[in-house]
Amino acid sequence: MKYKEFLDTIAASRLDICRSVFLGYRDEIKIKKEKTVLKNLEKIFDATLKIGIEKGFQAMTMLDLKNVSGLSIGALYSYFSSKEEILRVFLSEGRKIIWQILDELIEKEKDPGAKLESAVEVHLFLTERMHKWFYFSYMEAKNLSPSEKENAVQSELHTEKLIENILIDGQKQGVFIETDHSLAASVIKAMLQDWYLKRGKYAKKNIAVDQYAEFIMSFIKSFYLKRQI
Amino acid sequence: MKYKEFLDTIAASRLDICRSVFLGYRDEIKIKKEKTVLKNLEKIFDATLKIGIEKGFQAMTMLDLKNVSGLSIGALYSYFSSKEEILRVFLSEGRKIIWQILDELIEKEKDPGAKLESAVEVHLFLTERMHKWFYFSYMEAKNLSPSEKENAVQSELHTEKLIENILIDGQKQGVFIETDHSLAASVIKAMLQDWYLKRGKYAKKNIAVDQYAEFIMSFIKSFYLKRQI
DNA sequence: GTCTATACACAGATAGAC
DNA sequence: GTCTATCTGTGTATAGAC
Repeated sequence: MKYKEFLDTIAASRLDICRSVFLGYRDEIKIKKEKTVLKNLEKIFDATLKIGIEKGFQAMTMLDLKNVSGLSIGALYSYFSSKEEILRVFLSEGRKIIWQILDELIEKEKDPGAKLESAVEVHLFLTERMHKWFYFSYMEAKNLSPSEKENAVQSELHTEKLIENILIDGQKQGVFIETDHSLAASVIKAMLQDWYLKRGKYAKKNIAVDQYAEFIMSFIKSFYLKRQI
Repeated sequence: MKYKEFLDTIAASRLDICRSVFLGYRDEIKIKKEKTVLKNLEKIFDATLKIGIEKGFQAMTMLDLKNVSGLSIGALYSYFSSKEEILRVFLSEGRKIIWQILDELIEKEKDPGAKLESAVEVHLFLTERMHKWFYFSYMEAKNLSPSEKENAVQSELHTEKLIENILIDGQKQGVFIETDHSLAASVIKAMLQDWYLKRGKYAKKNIAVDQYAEFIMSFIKSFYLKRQI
Protein backbone atom coordinates (compact mmCIF):
# COMPACT_ATOMS: atom_id res chain seq x y z
CA MET A 1 0.00 0.00 0.00
CA LYS A 2 1.07 3.56 -0.59
CA TYR A 3 0.46 6.44 1.79
CA LYS A 4 -1.95 8.06 -0.67
CA GLU A 5 -4.19 5.00 -0.75
CA PHE A 6 -4.05 4.81 3.02
CA LEU A 7 -5.33 8.36 3.34
CA ASP A 8 -8.38 7.47 1.28
CA THR A 9 -9.29 4.51 3.45
CA ILE A 10 -9.22 6.01 6.93
CA ALA A 11 -10.64 8.79 9.01
CA ALA A 12 -7.93 9.94 11.35
CA SER A 13 -7.56 13.60 12.00
CA ARG A 14 -7.88 16.03 14.83
CA LEU A 15 -11.48 16.56 13.81
CA ASP A 16 -12.21 12.91 14.49
CA ILE A 17 -10.74 13.29 17.94
CA CYS A 18 -12.93 16.35 18.50
CA ARG A 19 -16.05 14.48 17.51
CA SER A 20 -15.14 11.61 19.79
CA VAL A 21 -14.54 14.03 22.67
CA PHE A 22 -17.84 15.78 22.05
CA LEU A 23 -19.75 12.50 22.17
CA GLY A 24 -17.88 11.19 25.19
CA TYR A 25 -17.88 14.34 27.32
CA ARG A 26 -21.25 15.96 26.60
CA ASP A 27 -22.02 16.20 30.30
CA GLU A 28 -18.76 17.80 31.40
CA ILE A 29 -18.62 20.35 28.59
CA LYS A 30 -20.69 23.40 29.45
CA ILE A 31 -21.36 24.34 25.85
CA LYS A 32 -24.05 22.35 24.12
CA LYS A 33 -24.19 23.26 20.44
CA GLU A 34 -22.27 20.59 18.50
CA LYS A 35 -21.01 22.88 15.77
CA THR A 36 -19.57 25.35 18.29
CA VAL A 37 -18.03 22.64 20.40
CA LEU A 38 -16.30 20.95 17.45
CA LYS A 39 -14.98 24.25 16.16
CA ASN A 40 -13.57 25.28 19.52
CA LEU A 41 -12.25 21.88 20.53
CA GLU A 42 -10.29 21.88 17.32
CA LYS A 43 -8.85 25.30 18.13
CA ILE A 44 -7.93 24.13 21.63
CA PHE A 45 -6.28 20.90 20.52
CA ASP A 46 -4.45 22.56 17.65
CA ALA A 47 -3.07 25.18 20.00
CA THR A 48 -2.18 22.58 22.62
CA LEU A 49 -0.23 20.58 20.05
CA LYS A 50 1.54 23.60 18.70
CA ILE A 51 2.63 24.99 22.05
CA GLY A 52 3.13 21.59 23.64
CA ILE A 53 5.51 20.42 20.95
CA GLU A 54 7.43 23.64 21.09
CA LYS A 55 8.02 23.88 24.81
CA GLY A 56 6.24 21.01 26.50
CA PHE A 57 2.83 20.82 28.06
CA GLN A 58 3.97 21.72 31.57
CA ALA A 59 5.53 24.92 30.32
CA MET A 60 2.40 25.87 28.41
CA THR A 61 0.31 28.35 30.38
CA MET A 62 -3.39 28.96 30.01
CA LEU A 63 -2.42 32.40 28.78
CA ASP A 64 -0.39 30.83 25.97
CA LEU A 65 -3.35 28.67 25.15
CA LYS A 66 -5.64 31.68 25.13
CA ASN A 67 -3.33 33.59 22.79
CA VAL A 68 -2.81 30.78 20.32
CA SER A 69 -6.29 29.31 20.32
CA GLY A 70 -8.05 32.69 20.20
CA LEU A 71 -10.48 31.66 22.92
CA SER A 72 -10.54 33.53 26.22
CA ILE A 73 -9.39 31.91 29.44
CA GLY A 74 -12.97 31.77 30.62
CA ALA A 75 -14.07 30.01 27.46
CA LEU A 76 -11.30 27.46 27.82
CA TYR A 77 -12.59 26.56 31.24
CA SER A 78 -16.06 25.96 29.94
CA TYR A 79 -14.65 23.11 27.85
CA PHE A 80 -12.22 21.61 30.32
CA SER A 81 -12.23 21.77 34.08
CA SER A 82 -8.45 22.04 34.31
CA LYS A 83 -5.30 22.15 32.28
CA GLU A 84 -4.53 18.54 33.19
CA GLU A 85 -7.90 17.51 31.87
CA ILE A 86 -7.02 18.83 28.42
CA LEU A 87 -4.00 16.57 28.31
CA ARG A 88 -5.82 13.56 29.67
CA VAL A 89 -8.74 13.78 27.26
CA PHE A 90 -6.63 14.63 24.22
CA LEU A 91 -4.32 11.67 24.70
CA SER A 92 -6.87 9.08 25.70
CA GLU A 93 -9.31 9.94 22.90
CA GLY A 94 -6.45 9.92 20.41
CA ARG A 95 -5.47 6.43 21.49
CA LYS A 96 -9.06 5.31 21.07
CA ILE A 97 -9.15 6.44 17.44
CA ILE A 98 -5.78 4.94 16.68
CA TRP A 99 -6.75 1.52 17.89
CA GLN A 100 -9.97 1.54 15.95
CA ILE A 101 -7.92 1.98 12.80
CA LEU A 102 -5.08 -0.39 13.64
CA ASP A 103 -7.29 -3.27 14.64
CA GLU A 104 -9.31 -3.00 11.50
CA LEU A 105 -6.53 -2.65 8.96
CA ILE A 106 -3.95 -5.15 10.11
CA GLU A 107 -6.29 -8.11 10.41
CA LYS A 108 -7.00 -8.03 6.70
CA GLU A 109 -3.85 -9.85 5.60
CA LYS A 110 -3.29 -13.55 6.16
CA ASP A 111 0.21 -14.50 4.97
CA PRO A 112 2.83 -13.62 7.67
CA GLY A 113 5.08 -11.74 5.27
CA ALA A 114 2.23 -9.63 3.98
CA LYS A 115 0.89 -9.20 7.49
CA LEU A 116 4.23 -7.90 8.74
CA GLU A 117 4.48 -5.53 5.83
CA SER A 118 0.97 -4.34 6.44
CA ALA A 119 1.64 -3.76 10.14
CA VAL A 120 4.75 -1.75 9.39
CA GLU A 121 3.03 0.32 6.72
CA VAL A 122 -0.13 1.00 8.65
CA HIS A 123 1.88 2.09 11.67
CA LEU A 124 4.06 4.40 9.67
CA PHE A 125 1.16 5.86 7.72
CA LEU A 126 -0.88 6.44 10.82
CA THR A 127 1.99 8.15 12.61
CA GLU A 128 2.58 10.18 9.48
CA ARG A 129 -1.02 11.30 9.38
CA MET A 130 -1.03 12.22 13.05
CA HIS A 131 2.63 12.79 13.60
CA LYS A 132 2.28 15.77 15.87
CA TRP A 133 -0.13 13.92 18.10
CA PHE A 134 2.20 10.93 18.34
CA TYR A 135 5.22 13.03 19.14
CA PHE A 136 3.30 14.98 21.74
CA SER A 137 1.86 11.81 23.21
CA TYR A 138 5.29 10.26 23.52
CA MET A 139 6.86 13.27 25.17
CA GLU A 140 4.02 14.05 27.56
CA ALA A 141 3.07 10.58 28.73
CA LYS A 142 5.05 11.11 31.90
CA ASN A 143 2.86 14.06 32.86
CA LEU A 144 -0.22 11.91 33.10
CA SER A 145 -1.68 10.58 36.33
CA PRO A 146 -0.43 7.10 37.24
CA SER A 147 -3.56 5.35 35.98
CA GLU A 148 -3.60 7.24 32.68
CA LYS A 149 0.10 6.64 32.31
CA GLU A 150 -0.55 2.95 32.70
CA ASN A 151 -3.02 3.12 29.81
CA ALA A 152 -0.42 4.76 27.63
CA VAL A 153 2.18 2.12 28.47
CA GLN A 154 -0.30 -0.68 27.79
CA SER A 155 -1.10 0.80 24.42
CA GLU A 156 2.61 0.81 23.58
CA LEU A 157 3.05 -2.78 24.67
CA HIS A 158 0.01 -3.83 22.70
CA THR A 159 1.62 -2.56 19.49
CA GLU A 160 4.71 -4.51 20.24
CA LYS A 161 2.83 -7.68 21.05
CA LEU A 162 0.96 -7.35 17.78
CA ILE A 163 4.24 -7.38 15.88
CA GLU A 164 5.67 -10.17 17.99
CA ASN A 165 2.68 -12.39 17.25
CA ILE A 166 3.13 -11.94 13.52
CA LEU A 167 6.77 -12.93 13.87
CA ILE A 168 5.99 -16.03 15.94
CA ASP A 169 3.32 -17.03 13.51
CA GLY A 170 5.70 -16.60 10.58
CA GLN A 171 8.25 -18.84 12.20
CA LYS A 172 5.64 -21.52 12.86
CA GLN A 173 4.72 -21.44 9.20
CA GLY A 174 8.37 -21.83 8.30
CA VAL A 175 8.88 -18.54 6.46
CA PHE A 176 10.68 -16.63 9.22
CA ILE A 177 13.86 -17.62 11.03
CA GLU A 178 14.00 -18.71 14.63
CA THR A 179 15.16 -15.94 16.95
CA ASP A 180 14.14 -13.88 19.96
CA HIS A 181 10.90 -12.52 18.54
CA SER A 182 10.15 -10.36 21.54
CA LEU A 183 13.45 -8.57 21.18
CA ALA A 184 13.01 -8.32 17.42
CA ALA A 185 9.58 -6.77 17.89
CA SER A 186 11.09 -4.16 20.22
CA VAL A 187 13.73 -3.25 17.71
CA ILE A 188 11.22 -3.03 14.87
CA LYS A 189 9.07 -0.83 17.04
CA ALA A 190 12.04 1.43 17.68
CA MET A 191 12.43 1.92 13.95
CA LEU A 192 8.75 2.70 13.57
CA GLN A 193 8.86 5.23 16.37
CA ASP A 194 11.85 7.00 14.97
CA TRP A 195 9.70 8.12 12.09
CA TYR A 196 7.60 10.40 14.23
CA LEU A 197 10.16 11.22 16.88
CA LYS A 198 12.63 12.57 14.30
CA ARG A 199 10.24 13.81 11.70
CA GLY A 200 12.15 17.01 11.07
CA LYS A 201 15.34 15.13 10.37
CA TYR A 202 13.75 12.90 7.73
CA ALA A 203 12.10 15.88 6.13
CA LYS A 204 15.52 17.52 5.79
CA LYS A 205 16.89 14.35 4.24
CA ASN A 206 13.96 14.41 1.80
CA ILE A 207 12.79 10.97 2.82
CA ALA A 208 9.07 10.41 2.29
CA VAL A 209 7.10 7.94 4.35
CA ASP A 210 6.72 5.44 1.49
CA GLN A 211 10.45 5.40 1.04
CA TYR A 212 11.06 4.92 4.76
CA ALA A 213 8.55 2.07 4.83
CA GLU A 214 10.26 0.35 1.94
CA PHE A 215 13.68 0.76 3.49
CA ILE A 216 12.89 -0.65 6.88
CA MET A 217 10.93 -3.51 5.33
CA SER A 218 14.01 -4.48 3.32
CA PHE A 219 16.04 -4.19 6.50
CA ILE A 220 13.66 -6.42 8.41
CA LYS A 221 13.27 -8.92 5.61
CA SER A 222 17.01 -9.40 5.20
CA PHE A 223 17.06 -10.49 8.82
CA TYR A 224 13.84 -12.44 9.02
CA LEU A 225 13.42 -14.22 5.72
CA LYS A 226 15.14 -17.58 5.45
CA ARG A 227 17.95 -17.46 2.97
CA GLN A 228 17.75 -19.63 -0.11
CA ILE A 229 20.84 -21.79 -0.14
CA MET B 1 34.08 -6.17 23.87
CA LYS B 2 31.85 -6.91 26.81
CA TYR B 3 30.25 -4.29 29.04
CA LYS B 4 32.40 -5.35 31.98
CA GLU B 5 35.60 -4.67 30.08
CA PHE B 6 34.22 -1.35 28.92
CA LEU B 7 33.61 -0.26 32.50
CA ASP B 8 37.25 -0.85 33.32
CA THR B 9 38.49 1.30 30.47
CA ILE B 10 36.54 4.50 30.94
CA ALA B 11 35.73 7.18 33.44
CA ALA B 12 32.15 8.18 32.90
CA SER B 13 30.01 8.86 35.88
CA ARG B 14 28.19 11.70 37.48
CA LEU B 15 31.31 12.38 39.54
CA ASP B 16 33.25 13.04 36.36
CA ILE B 17 30.65 15.55 35.31
CA CYS B 18 30.91 17.22 38.71
CA ARG B 19 34.67 17.53 38.44
CA SER B 20 34.34 18.98 34.97
CA VAL B 21 31.77 21.49 36.20
CA PHE B 22 33.95 22.49 39.14
CA LEU B 23 36.90 23.17 36.87
CA GLY B 24 34.85 25.00 34.25
CA TYR B 25 32.71 27.13 36.53
CA ARG B 26 35.04 28.05 39.39
CA ASP B 27 34.24 31.75 38.97
CA GLU B 28 30.47 31.45 38.94
CA ILE B 29 30.21 29.05 41.87
CA LYS B 30 30.29 30.95 45.14
CA ILE B 31 31.70 28.04 47.13
CA LYS B 32 35.42 27.51 46.80
CA LYS B 33 36.45 24.31 48.60
CA GLU B 34 36.72 21.55 45.98
CA LYS B 35 35.63 18.72 48.23
CA THR B 36 32.49 20.56 49.29
CA VAL B 37 31.66 21.59 45.76
CA LEU B 38 32.01 18.07 44.36
CA LYS B 39 29.95 16.58 47.15
CA ASN B 40 27.13 19.07 46.71
CA LEU B 41 27.18 19.16 42.92
CA GLU B 42 26.73 15.42 42.99
CA LYS B 43 23.75 15.79 45.32
CA ILE B 44 22.25 18.45 43.07
CA PHE B 45 22.71 16.50 39.85
CA ASP B 46 21.49 13.25 41.38
CA ALA B 47 18.37 14.96 42.62
CA THR B 48 17.85 16.75 39.30
CA LEU B 49 18.04 13.45 37.45
CA LYS B 50 15.74 11.69 39.85
CA ILE B 51 13.03 14.34 39.84
CA GLY B 52 13.54 15.29 36.20
CA ILE B 53 13.07 11.76 34.96
CA GLU B 54 10.02 11.30 37.10
CA LYS B 55 8.09 14.39 36.16
CA GLY B 56 10.20 16.48 33.83
CA PHE B 57 12.56 19.34 34.54
CA GLN B 58 9.96 22.07 34.03
CA ALA B 59 7.72 20.51 36.62
CA MET B 60 10.57 20.22 39.12
CA THR B 61 10.47 23.07 41.62
CA MET B 62 13.37 24.40 43.63
CA LEU B 63 11.50 23.12 46.65
CA ASP B 64 11.53 19.61 45.19
CA LEU B 65 15.23 20.00 44.56
CA LYS B 66 15.80 21.20 48.11
CA ASN B 67 13.89 18.25 49.54
CA VAL B 68 15.56 15.57 47.46
CA SER B 69 19.10 16.97 47.44
CA GLY B 70 19.10 17.86 51.11
CA LEU B 71 20.56 21.30 50.44
CA SER B 72 18.62 24.44 51.28
CA ILE B 73 17.23 26.71 48.59
CA GLY B 74 19.83 29.32 49.47
CA ALA B 75 22.64 26.81 49.11
CA LEU B 76 21.36 25.73 45.72
CA TYR B 77 21.58 29.30 44.52
CA SER B 78 25.17 29.58 45.59
CA TYR B 79 26.02 26.87 43.07
CA PHE B 80 23.79 27.92 40.19
CA SER B 81 22.41 31.33 39.40
CA SER B 82 19.09 29.94 38.19
CA LYS B 83 17.15 26.79 37.65
CA GLU B 84 17.76 26.96 33.90
CA GLU B 85 21.48 27.13 34.55
CA ILE B 86 21.40 23.75 36.27
CA LEU B 87 19.91 22.19 33.16
CA ARG B 88 22.27 23.95 30.80
CA VAL B 89 25.44 23.08 32.66
CA PHE B 90 24.42 19.51 33.42
CA LEU B 91 23.62 18.73 29.80
CA SER B 92 26.51 20.51 28.16
CA GLU B 93 29.14 19.12 30.54
CA GLY B 94 27.68 15.66 30.07
CA ARG B 95 28.01 15.95 26.32
CA LYS B 96 31.60 17.04 26.74
CA ILE B 97 32.50 13.90 28.68
CA ILE B 98 30.64 11.66 26.28
CA TRP B 99 32.49 12.93 23.26
CA GLN B 100 35.84 12.58 24.95
CA ILE B 101 35.09 8.90 25.37
CA LEU B 102 33.47 8.25 21.99
CA ASP B 103 36.19 9.89 19.97
CA GLU B 104 38.86 7.97 21.74
CA LEU B 105 37.34 4.51 21.66
CA ILE B 106 35.88 4.25 18.19
CA GLU B 107 38.98 5.31 16.32
CA LYS B 108 40.90 2.29 17.56
CA GLU B 109 39.48 -0.20 15.05
CA LYS B 110 40.43 -0.17 11.38
CA ASP B 111 38.39 -2.85 9.57
CA PRO B 112 34.87 -1.50 8.72
CA GLY B 113 33.07 -4.51 10.18
CA ALA B 114 34.98 -4.27 13.44
CA LYS B 115 34.62 -0.50 13.44
CA LEU B 116 30.85 -0.72 13.08
CA GLU B 117 30.67 -3.28 15.84
CA SER B 118 32.84 -1.11 18.04
CA ALA B 119 30.69 1.95 17.38
CA VAL B 120 27.51 0.07 18.25
CA GLU B 121 28.99 -1.43 21.38
CA VAL B 122 30.61 1.73 22.68
CA HIS B 123 27.38 3.66 22.17
CA LEU B 124 25.31 1.08 23.94
CA PHE B 125 27.77 0.68 26.79
CA LEU B 126 28.07 4.39 27.30
CA THR B 127 24.33 4.88 27.33
CA GLU B 128 24.07 1.96 29.72
CA ARG B 129 26.60 3.51 32.06
CA MET B 130 24.87 6.89 31.99
CA HIS B 131 21.40 5.81 31.01
CA LYS B 132 19.58 8.24 33.25
CA TRP B 133 21.58 11.14 31.92
CA PHE B 134 20.86 10.13 28.33
CA TYR B 135 17.16 9.71 28.90
CA PHE B 136 16.98 13.01 30.70
CA SER B 137 19.01 14.73 28.03
CA TYR B 138 16.74 13.41 25.31
CA MET B 139 13.54 14.44 27.03
CA GLU B 140 14.69 17.87 28.15
CA ALA B 141 16.57 19.06 25.08
CA LYS B 142 13.57 21.10 24.02
CA ASN B 143 13.72 23.13 27.22
CA LEU B 144 17.12 24.52 26.40
CA SER B 145 17.75 27.95 24.94
CA PRO B 146 17.91 27.97 21.14
CA SER B 147 21.70 28.05 21.03
CA GLU B 148 22.09 25.24 23.57
CA LYS B 149 19.43 23.28 21.75
CA GLU B 150 21.44 23.64 18.59
CA ASN B 151 24.44 22.12 20.36
CA ALA B 152 22.36 19.15 21.43
CA VAL B 153 21.06 18.60 17.91
CA GLN B 154 24.57 18.86 16.48
CA SER B 155 25.80 16.28 18.93
CA GLU B 156 23.04 13.92 17.78
CA LEU B 157 23.83 14.45 14.13
CA HIS B 158 27.50 13.92 14.79
CA THR B 159 26.79 10.43 16.14
CA GLU B 160 24.82 9.63 13.07
CA LYS B 161 27.44 10.96 10.71
CA LEU B 162 30.03 8.85 12.50
CA ILE B 163 28.03 5.71 11.77
CA GLU B 164 27.30 6.78 8.23
CA ASN B 165 30.99 7.26 7.50
CA ILE B 166 31.78 3.75 8.67
CA LEU B 167 29.09 2.40 6.36
CA ILE B 168 30.31 4.36 3.36
CA ASP B 169 33.84 3.27 4.03
CA GLY B 170 32.75 -0.35 4.28
CA GLN B 171 31.02 -0.17 0.94
CA LYS B 172 34.09 1.34 -0.69
CA GLN B 173 36.15 -1.54 0.64
CA GLY B 174 33.62 -3.95 -0.84
CA VAL B 175 32.46 -5.57 2.41
CA PHE B 176 29.13 -3.74 2.77
CA ILE B 177 26.28 -3.58 0.28
CA GLU B 178 25.35 -0.47 -1.65
CA THR B 179 22.35 1.29 -0.16
CA ASP B 180 21.19 4.60 1.31
CA HIS B 181 23.80 4.84 4.06
CA SER B 182 22.39 8.01 5.51
CA LEU B 183 19.02 6.38 6.02
CA ALA B 184 20.63 3.23 7.34
CA ALA B 185 22.62 5.25 9.86
CA SER B 186 19.40 6.87 11.07
CA VAL B 187 17.75 3.54 11.56
CA ILE B 188 20.75 2.09 13.37
CA LYS B 189 20.78 5.15 15.60
CA ALA B 190 17.12 4.58 16.38
CA MET B 191 17.94 1.10 17.60
CA LEU B 192 20.78 2.42 19.74
CA GLN B 193 18.57 5.08 21.28
CA ASP B 194 15.84 2.64 22.12
CA TRP B 195 18.17 1.06 24.61
CA TYR B 196 18.14 4.07 26.89
CA LEU B 197 14.69 5.39 26.05
CA LYS B 198 13.01 2.10 26.99
CA ARG B 199 15.39 0.89 29.62
CA GLY B 200 12.63 -0.25 31.95
CA LYS B 201 11.10 -2.41 29.29
CA TYR B 202 14.32 -4.25 28.53
CA ALA B 203 14.96 -4.76 32.21
CA LYS B 204 11.56 -6.42 32.51
CA LYS B 205 12.38 -8.66 29.55
CA ASN B 206 15.64 -9.56 31.29
CA ILE B 207 17.74 -8.38 28.37
CA ALA B 208 21.24 -7.29 29.35
CA VAL B 209 23.20 -4.78 27.34
CA ASP B 210 25.64 -7.36 25.95
CA GLN B 211 22.73 -9.38 24.65
CA TYR B 212 21.10 -6.34 23.09
CA ALA B 213 24.38 -5.39 21.43
CA GLU B 214 24.76 -8.85 19.97
CA PHE B 215 21.21 -8.93 18.71
CA ILE B 216 21.24 -5.63 16.89
CA MET B 217 24.66 -6.40 15.43
CA SER B 218 23.27 -9.61 13.94
CA PHE B 219 20.32 -7.61 12.67
CA ILE B 220 22.55 -5.01 11.05
CA LYS B 221 24.98 -7.55 9.64
CA SER B 222 22.25 -9.57 7.97
CA PHE B 223 21.37 -6.43 6.06
CA TYR B 224 24.79 -5.01 5.43
CA LEU B 225 27.11 -7.92 4.79
CA LYS B 226 27.23 -9.13 1.22
CA ARG B 227 25.76 -12.57 0.90
CA GLN B 228 27.90 -15.41 -0.23
CA ILE B 229 26.23 -16.94 -3.26
C1' DG C 1 -21.63 31.41 24.94
C1' DT C 2 -17.89 34.44 25.64
C1' DC C 3 -15.42 37.96 27.87
C1' DT C 4 -12.72 40.73 31.60
C1' DA C 5 -11.24 41.29 36.11
C1' DT C 6 -9.56 39.29 40.01
C1' DA C 7 -8.69 35.94 44.01
C1' DC C 8 -5.52 32.94 45.55
C1' DA C 9 -1.56 30.02 45.56
C1' DC C 10 2.95 29.09 44.62
C1' DA C 11 7.09 29.56 41.99
C1' DG C 12 11.91 31.55 41.60
C1' DA C 13 15.14 34.32 43.57
C1' DT C 14 17.41 37.25 47.30
C1' DA C 15 18.89 39.16 51.78
C1' DG C 16 20.77 38.75 55.82
C1' DA C 17 21.18 35.95 60.28
C1' DC C 18 23.95 32.30 62.01
C1' DG D 1 29.09 27.84 53.80
C1' DT D 2 24.41 27.13 54.95
C1' DC D 3 20.06 28.38 56.60
C1' DT D 4 15.31 30.77 57.09
C1' DA D 5 12.35 34.40 55.96
C1' DT D 6 10.53 37.07 52.54
C1' DC D 7 9.87 39.78 48.11
C1' DT D 8 7.94 39.76 43.67
C1' DG D 9 6.13 37.94 39.60
C1' DT D 10 3.19 34.79 37.35
C1' DG D 11 0.02 30.90 36.92
C1' DT D 12 -4.55 28.60 37.55
C1' DA D 13 -9.09 29.00 38.19
C1' DT D 14 -13.43 31.58 39.18
C1' DA D 15 -17.10 35.10 39.36
C1' DG D 16 -19.96 37.83 37.24
C1' DA D 17 -20.81 41.33 33.41
C1' DC D 18 -22.26 41.39 28.70
